[in-house]
Amino acid sequence: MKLSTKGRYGLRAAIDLAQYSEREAVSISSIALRQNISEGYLEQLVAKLKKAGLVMSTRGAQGGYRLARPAAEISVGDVLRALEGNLDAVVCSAQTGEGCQGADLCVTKYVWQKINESITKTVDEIMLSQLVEESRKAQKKSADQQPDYGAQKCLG
Amino acid sequence: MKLSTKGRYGLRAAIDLAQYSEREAVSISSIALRQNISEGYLEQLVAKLKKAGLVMSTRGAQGGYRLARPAAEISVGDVLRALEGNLDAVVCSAQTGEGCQGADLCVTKYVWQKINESITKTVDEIMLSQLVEESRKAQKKSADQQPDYGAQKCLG
DNA sequence: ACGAAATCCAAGTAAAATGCTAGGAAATGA
DNA sequence: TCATTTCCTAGCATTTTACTTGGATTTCGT
Repeated sequence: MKLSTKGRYGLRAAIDLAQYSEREAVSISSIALRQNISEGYLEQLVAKLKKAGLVMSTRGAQGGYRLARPAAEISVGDVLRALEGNLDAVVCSAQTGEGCQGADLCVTKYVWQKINESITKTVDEIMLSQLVEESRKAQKKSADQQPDYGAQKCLG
Repeated sequence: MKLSTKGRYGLRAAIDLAQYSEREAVSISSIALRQNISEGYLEQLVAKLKKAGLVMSTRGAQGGYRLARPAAEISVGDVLRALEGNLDAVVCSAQTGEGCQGADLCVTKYVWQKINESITKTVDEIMLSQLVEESRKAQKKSADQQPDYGAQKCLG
């Protein structure tokens, strides 16, 4: 019941892109540096975002990635689904159509549906633009106070 | 981001107990039979429920398990947490207290909190008694119609 | 035209988690 | 006493995770 690093790193990468790719393409290496994620691994994550149509790429020198849509039109749900696949905590066979014809008798199905719905609703409501905004605020606030050199990078 | 069989089987076992353990102790083997789960594995799951104080046991012949509280006072969240541990999809190091002092700068934390809250709220609202009730209704309805011999057991 | 900077692509791999199985000790009711 | 049951621990095969490695290809700048 845990979100893997795919989802966690990938969302950070997406937010990073939302923040820095408006003017120019952003390279994997620069994201990796800022976010403190292995380049090779990050490459695979961003590839998933591209495959899902959330980012576009330019090859060659000075190339890199940019969001394919405005950050206000990409939800956290879009990103997490691109990275982790279906977000449903339980995929009941009744939902896939095959088997489980005693679906009427299956009580837990009700529970899984509720859980799935609540997760979906939550992640689809939060847009990347909101998170960028939050991040800007936080950075400003942090800069106003004295800098804390010992601060550890957050891997959330 | 998937619930493991621990949670899925375990919840079915808990519902089974809620349904059948009111009058007498219910053995692992009878639950396993009804729910079509391996006995050995189920034993470990029910042990977790016991450790969490949700069920009580009687050893020896004619022994077995019973719910430790009325089904109306045990939530799906209680059961799933007993089985899967913390249900939080992401445990941010900021929440554990150690490291991550740049928590203000950590935007994703906001997202994980929202997700965790929505899951928690959902599972804590559903009580075992509700599910037993649903199950009774469904069984009655199913019995009224013609029986479908080919029906597969639902593993949800 | 060359070379550095990039994306793109496919495999391999160590470590951890999952989903069990196996075997037996201890308790208890008939 | 003996069948039935919980209790406890260890092992183990498979799958998933979280990377790493090595290269091919594209493109910009000089």
